[in-house]
Amino acid sequence: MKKAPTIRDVAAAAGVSVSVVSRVLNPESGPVAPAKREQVLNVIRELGYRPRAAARELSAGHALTVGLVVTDLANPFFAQLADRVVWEARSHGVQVVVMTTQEDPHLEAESLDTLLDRSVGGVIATPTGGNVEKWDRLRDLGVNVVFVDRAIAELSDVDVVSIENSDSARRATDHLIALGHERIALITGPASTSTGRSRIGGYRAALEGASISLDPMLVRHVPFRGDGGGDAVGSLLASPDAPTGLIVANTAQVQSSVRRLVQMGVRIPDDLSVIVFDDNPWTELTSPPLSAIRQPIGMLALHSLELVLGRMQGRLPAGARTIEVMADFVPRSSCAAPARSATKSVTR
Amino acid sequence: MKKAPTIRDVAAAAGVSVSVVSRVLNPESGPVAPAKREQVLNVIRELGYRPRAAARELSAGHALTVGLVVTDLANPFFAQLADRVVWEARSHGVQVVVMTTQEDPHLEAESLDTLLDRSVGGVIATPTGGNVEKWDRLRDLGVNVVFVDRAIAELSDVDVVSIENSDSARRATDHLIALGHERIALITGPASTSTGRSRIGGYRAALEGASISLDPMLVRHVPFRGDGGGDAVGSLLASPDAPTGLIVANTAQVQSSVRRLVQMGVRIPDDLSVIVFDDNPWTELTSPPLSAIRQPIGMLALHSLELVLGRMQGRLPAGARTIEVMADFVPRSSCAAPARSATKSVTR
DNA sequence: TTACCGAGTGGAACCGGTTCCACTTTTGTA
DNA sequence: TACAAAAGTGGAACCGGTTCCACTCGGTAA
Repeated sequence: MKKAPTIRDVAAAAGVSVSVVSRVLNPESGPVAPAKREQVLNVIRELGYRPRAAARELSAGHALTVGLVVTDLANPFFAQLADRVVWEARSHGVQVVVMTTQEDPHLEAESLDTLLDRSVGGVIATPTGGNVEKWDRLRDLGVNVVFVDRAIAELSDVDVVSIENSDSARRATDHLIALGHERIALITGPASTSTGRSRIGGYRAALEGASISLDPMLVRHVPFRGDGGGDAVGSLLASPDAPTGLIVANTAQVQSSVRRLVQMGVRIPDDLSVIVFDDNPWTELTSPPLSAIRQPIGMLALHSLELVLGRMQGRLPAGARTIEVMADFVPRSSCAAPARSATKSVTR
Repeated sequence: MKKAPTIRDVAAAAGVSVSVVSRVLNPESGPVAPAKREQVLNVIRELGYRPRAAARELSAGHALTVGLVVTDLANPFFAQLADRVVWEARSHGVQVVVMTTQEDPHLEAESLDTLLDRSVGGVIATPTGGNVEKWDRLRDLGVNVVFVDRAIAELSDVDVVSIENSDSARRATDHLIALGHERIALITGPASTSTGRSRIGGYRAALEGASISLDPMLVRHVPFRGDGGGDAVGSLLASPDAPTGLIVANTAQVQSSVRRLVQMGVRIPDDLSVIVFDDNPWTELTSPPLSAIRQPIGMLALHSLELVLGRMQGRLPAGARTIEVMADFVPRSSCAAPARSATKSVTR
């Protein structure tokens, strides 16, 4: 086990000073005679020299690294987001340190501390909603923060990248209304989250547009973790006045909800029309394939990274930026006109 | 934007030297009088001091970081692996830098260089199969390498963690044989990969055990990337002598293969019994639910990290270790006895 | 009483880069 | 030809930790 060459090794071998080598490495930092540059580059090649990141970071005060803080990578949405962020970051020569929170503010706080230790230049995060002061402190110490997917109301001066939540929920709801549904259930995230609020807003707007009154019983706020989606499905369908349409707008709960529907033997779309938020590879492999709101994950990743890197390089004007990208509605065969059920006729 | 306190700030505030503060931070490195220790700890708390990782790394020569190099995070297998590795690493105070290769040796080489720059203490990787010299160089520079899921034949002295590939394939094949299948197709990875070879070995062993001769036309080696799985399915079923059973043992190609089956309207298990490698959350949501070999991803992650950290801390004896964990076979309703088809009767 | 040992402490070098600054050599222009 | 400006170079400080070493104390054994 030998040890890697350092800048001084290169300087010695090339017969120049370390300053010259450093300038060859960072061309903007000063002039180097073409001949010497060539000479140094040759030695670098021969020795297989590569600058140590730690040394550079120590000197620069911050690292060419961004932290990615998400709930967990088992959720395909975050997995794909991470995939794109990592991929996109690479092309900018930036590394990504991934941390997961499991939606637990304490774990989130720990993650932020760790990222701070690492002097990351920026953080892309799906915040749990807590740790307001911690986020502030982070920003105060010069770490550029971008929230993706969700926002925090108390932190209005943070960049945010998300889909048009309200609009997406509205389109999904409209689709079911157009098919003739009037009792449309919504499973969404906690009301404390921005996505939960926005999506319910779009749902409400669609109902109002069709003069359908909103039945609070049909709206379920379900935490991101756990099996709340399945339970909500169970309780919604157990009602004597069960819905004929269902929108699962809590990405993390789609699996749990669909699993319960399958277990209960619910016939889709005969018994229930279903639309889920977030189009996964498997949503079209279920039977029937599920109609879905497809989040343009690549776009979310791209914009988030663009923002973080832009801030890190100081080439963005001050002031928080909010980017909302359009999500596609992908109609599949899980939606149909409601059956004229016994329940339905009772209400007539 | 203020700047974070340094060890000298702490020393000054506590009225001691930096050496003392450092010894408080790293208790094993020397004695500190209890009174002063308390005093220093108080100041640390007050100032919110946290040691900069870069400085520590520079001095130590290596980082408390491991690299995780996988194909991509869009594949649920790797996503879950990453999830567990990140989670497990956190509890050891280790950060994970994730890099993806897209199965491209060039990208892999780039990733390894980058990880080298970062002075990572270890790397957990699913190697593409190339870059043999590069892996050697990495190890030569003191980076601890553990291969997960796959091995590289030329690098026999590297730790490897995987499932019992041969045994798993054998059990899947046995299951179909027991149901009465004789024409069993196998879609697996390239023959150049260890998983491809081992799994075909198990398949062959099962057939031999049942005195069924192996028809080379039924074995398809498909690259990890692209839509080869779907194409293989198409060509297998187009044959006049089509199989009645199918094992998709190339994790990356399961989605593509299943999608094609659905598109072709193949009735499972009536027309074809199917077993897939790798149990995803969605394999039981398709209809019918798919029988699967369930890789104990948590175990893979745990052992990989255990090995890497063990090596980093020098508490493991020399000599490469190979850990093979048992995979579960999860029978679901995608397998049944073969129908007595026209094709079948011809062969009798 | 002296010599010795270990605990406790601070100074300073070091890790490997970057950058400022002083200095020498060109080059361009009057 | 003279002289200022620009190009090119190397020395040394610095980033923020760790660690080696010399040194000062007590306490204990000879």
